[in-house]
Amino acid sequence: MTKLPGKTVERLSEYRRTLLECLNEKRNFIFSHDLAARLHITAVQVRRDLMLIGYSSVLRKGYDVRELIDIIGKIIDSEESMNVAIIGIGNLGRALAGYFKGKRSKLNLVASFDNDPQKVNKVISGVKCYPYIDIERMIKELDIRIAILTVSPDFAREIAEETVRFGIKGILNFTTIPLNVPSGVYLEEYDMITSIEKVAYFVKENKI
Amino acid sequence: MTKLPGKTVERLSEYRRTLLECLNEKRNFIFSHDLAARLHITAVQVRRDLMLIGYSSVLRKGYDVRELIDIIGKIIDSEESMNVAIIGIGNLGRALAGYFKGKRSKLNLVASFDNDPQKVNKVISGVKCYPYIDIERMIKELDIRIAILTVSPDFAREIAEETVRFGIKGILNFTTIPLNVPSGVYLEEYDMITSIEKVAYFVKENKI
DNA sequence: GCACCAATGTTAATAAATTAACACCAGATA
DNA sequence: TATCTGGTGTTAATTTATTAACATTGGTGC
Repeated sequence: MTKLPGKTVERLSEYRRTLLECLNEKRNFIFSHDLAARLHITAVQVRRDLMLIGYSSVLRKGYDVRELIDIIGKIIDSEESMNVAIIGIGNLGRALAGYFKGKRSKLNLVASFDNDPQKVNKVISGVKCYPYIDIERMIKELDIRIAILTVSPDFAREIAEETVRFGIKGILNFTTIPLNVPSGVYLEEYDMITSIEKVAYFVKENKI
Repeated sequence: MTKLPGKTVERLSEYRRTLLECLNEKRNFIFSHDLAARLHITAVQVRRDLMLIGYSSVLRKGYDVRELIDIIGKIIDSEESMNVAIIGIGNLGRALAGYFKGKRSKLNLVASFDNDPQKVNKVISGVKCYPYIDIERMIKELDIRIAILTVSPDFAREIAEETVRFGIKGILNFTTIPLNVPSGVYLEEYDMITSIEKVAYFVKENKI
């Protein structure tokens, strides 16, 4: 399978979660336009994405929810599970840790890192917190592949660079500092302030 | 000024913050390629965005940092400041509240809402927390325009609908529940789980 | 002064993402 | 059975976003 566009991958993740909700509601089949409506996109978009992953339903009575969940998993999940660490376990870090709790998923949160003596060596939000000095050792010992970066901006660049040196293959950067990573490492950045300012801009413009 | 593309607005927000850093470093002028490099985009992108907002520097010695900060403010900020509330003041809510602290900005965080008795009527992360029952009253009393939604998924839809009914003009939705808003209300959604799964996907693909 | 350089603003080209159009088919209906 | 309906998969068209190309211009060094 050739690499999918990022946007499609994002939507696949959303499809899957919507489909899981369907299962909860005992819906076993769903039409493309239903799925689309729940996510506020178009049915064509859904069908096109499914085309890209080579899925097609045999029936004309909508997609088999269970089957589709399975297929999406085969596409976006890795074979064996992948280990994740949260670096900087402040409010944002804990919020993110919460998302992992009780999720049967191919993504395991296996460690957090922080230098706050209140936190070090304690279990926080279900995961043990190590000091930064242990980053190298723990990345290797626990085979951590993905780092979620929620440290204060002052350390962001330095720590990101370290994690990469010690073998991290993907970074999800929530700090306000744009990072630089070597090729072979995947970087995704999200900046909350930008989102807020964007909302403010469009609110202003709508009003005018 | 005709409405700018969302992507450009996002970048303008990032430009401004980068420029503010420049001021800290006592840099008073900056070339398009320097600004671009800091954000890991191309110089053309920067120049094109500035073209869209109708800015052009007189000098050939880079942009005047202060002036550009000003211009961007004129474009993306509203004339008078705009009031914001955080709905659901858990870990994520508190993280977001932190971003407002000590920021001189046209965006004022003026309230938070939550039903947890531990939180109600207390000041949390610098802002007073009201119970959900007060949403209507406080939106009107404090002229709140933007809601940042960080409640548990179970209430998301219901509360969002309420805020809109009571006059909110923009929602930044961090819950996993996709929302529906009437036209005239601007909605921006961000889903952290999707981001994590996206990173995992590309890490997996890079390895293969 | 003038040839050159480096950076800009803008138009044109390319690439990416979304949407429209449509042929096809299983099942329902008469 | 023949016809219609509603949903699908796919190609083509459109829109949006990014990148390339280039003419222009203030400053610099001779």
